[in-house]
Amino acid sequence: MNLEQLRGFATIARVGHFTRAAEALHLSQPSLSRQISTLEHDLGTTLVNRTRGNLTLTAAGRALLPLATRMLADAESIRVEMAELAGLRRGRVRLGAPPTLCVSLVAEVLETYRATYPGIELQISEAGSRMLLEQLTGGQLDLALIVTSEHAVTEPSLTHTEVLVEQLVVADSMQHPRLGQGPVELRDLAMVPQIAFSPSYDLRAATQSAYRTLGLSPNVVIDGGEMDAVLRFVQVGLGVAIVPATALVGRSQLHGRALRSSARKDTDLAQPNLERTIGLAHRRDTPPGAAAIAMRELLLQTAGQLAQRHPQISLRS
Amino acid sequence: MNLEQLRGFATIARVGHFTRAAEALHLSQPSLSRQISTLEHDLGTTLVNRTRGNLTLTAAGRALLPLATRMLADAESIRVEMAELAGLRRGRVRLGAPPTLCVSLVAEVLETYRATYPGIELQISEAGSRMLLEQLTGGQLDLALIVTSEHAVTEPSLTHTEVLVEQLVVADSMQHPRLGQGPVELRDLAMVPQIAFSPSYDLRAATQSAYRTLGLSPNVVIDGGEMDAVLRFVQVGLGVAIVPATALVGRSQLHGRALRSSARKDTDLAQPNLERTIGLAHRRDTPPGAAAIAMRELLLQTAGQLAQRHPQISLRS
DNA sequence: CATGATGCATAGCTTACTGCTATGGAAATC
DNA sequence: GATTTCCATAGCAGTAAGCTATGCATCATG
Repeated sequence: MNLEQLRGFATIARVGHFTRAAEALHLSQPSLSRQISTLEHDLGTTLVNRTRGNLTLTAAGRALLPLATRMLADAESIRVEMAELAGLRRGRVRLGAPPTLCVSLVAEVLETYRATYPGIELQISEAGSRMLLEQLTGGQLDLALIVTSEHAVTEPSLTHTEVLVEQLVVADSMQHPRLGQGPVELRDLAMVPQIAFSPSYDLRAATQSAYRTLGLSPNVVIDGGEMDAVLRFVQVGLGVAIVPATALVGRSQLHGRALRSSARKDTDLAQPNLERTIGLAHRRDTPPGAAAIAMRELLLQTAGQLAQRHPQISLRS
Repeated sequence: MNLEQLRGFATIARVGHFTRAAEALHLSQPSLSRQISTLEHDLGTTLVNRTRGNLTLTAAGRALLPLATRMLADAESIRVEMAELAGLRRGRVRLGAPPTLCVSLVAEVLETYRATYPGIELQISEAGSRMLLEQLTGGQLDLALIVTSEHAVTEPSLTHTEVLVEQLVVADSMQHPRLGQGPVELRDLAMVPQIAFSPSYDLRAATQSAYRTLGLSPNVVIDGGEMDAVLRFVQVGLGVAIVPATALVGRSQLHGRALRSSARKDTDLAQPNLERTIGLAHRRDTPPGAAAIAMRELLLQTAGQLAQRHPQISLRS
């Protein structure tokens, strides 16, 4: 018997559905299924009547539920009390991130962080990497996610750790695809209608330089959009866009097709860089507070989960 | 955070000592040490002040203790309530076992079983395998551990599963050793003074037949003893005795030296059998009650642990 | 003052557990 | 009767948690 199993049981009892409960727990259905059957075997009783349509608890299950609920509540109390004693009851974290990361990694992290440390004030600064580094140096930020492959951290008062490497991919619509199966070559992509980002994006510079390296100029049909608008345009089939892999996480209506610079590996031409490295920067001198340390830990952990789930994202640590 | 870690913490808080607490939990000291440091890292606070001599809890530790204790109590309640609903609140198990196993496997199993299901009445029948099989057939036992390598289960109303295979070893005193290092050959052992068991033991027949196979007759100096007496005689140096490996579990003052029948492997002579197989028998017709099933599970589990810890004992499943 | 004993931490390894994907089978729905 | 929905099972991979061996600090002792 362990807390995860009890949490699984309590969730099933609440939603009356294995599959839904698994979703609520961010777990696959078979994992939850086995969690429960392991628990049942361990306790020597069945807990849930699996009748199709509506699950019900057995007598043992009904007896277990209040105890399980209380234990989970106690576990939560422990977390809260310990966090208070560790100085995480109140405080502030100021996190900077480029727009491309705000829609995926940062959104997920903030959701969890808010739930875990509800007393901590959160401030987000969405800007380009150069701007973020300036804000960090000026003390307006505690932590900043930056594109280190574009903007090396040269400022001596700052330091950073690399968090993940993500491929650049071509976002294409599921309903109105512009591309076929398999990886796309940059040279073939140039002719396909493209949606380009606003020049303030690091990503735009990276994309342009990739094309320039191969002596190509893309067929841009819409220019200057922000992330959400661009992805929306792609979705309705106006064209495709080159985006980092994390920007497509959780967008089931878009497909991220792998990007290849050239089919011929024996060419002597310089190959454009089709991936980017994300780092987490902070000041070297000022020791980060407990709230910032917790944020950093959570960012690294969540990045690890992303990398595990998506082949186009990998860890760098 | 998990229940094992909380149990570790609570035990340390109780006994004020890592090493002692580890013993109380049947755990190695490093395992407990890491359990606590993992918990501390997870909760983001130190819980224990490691000052030599007397450990004290930090403020966070003092805050954690009552919650941890309550969760552990709840976990225990769950076990008890589920056991009651599964029909293990009251009942009876009648277990038979040969004397050689009662001192080790059975003792350990009964200790755990009694703690887990205090309402179940336990009856132990200590006898030879033949007698046990009769009692099982006659309905005077629910389960019996028997030496299947000596007494095959031929009775059609019975069935059995093999539990473990154990080597026969030579018990020798630590303080007054009769033997040198390394494995002993049966032929060399014959001259060393021996303590022999009472003829009612299956073991005695097995030992005698092993000697007879090689045309040897041992130098028996004391005859007819029961298990505890024989081991005691060995311990004070009166002689050595051939015993199954399980009989020496937990007896740190005795050493079990491996037994070999012949150094020459090319001999054509039949080799005596220097191991024995232990099986768990029960009636085929009568379905065992919940109490007996729980006993069976626990026996198999404990046998697995024994096999893991002792190279001369191995599983058979 | 050195020397050994004691007690917790660390390192390296192996096993077990828990997550996943792919797939099976039964019941409900069209 | 085909399809869909929903839970169970199988097989695999990565993490976690156990162990032994060893390190390091502190305290007692010759």
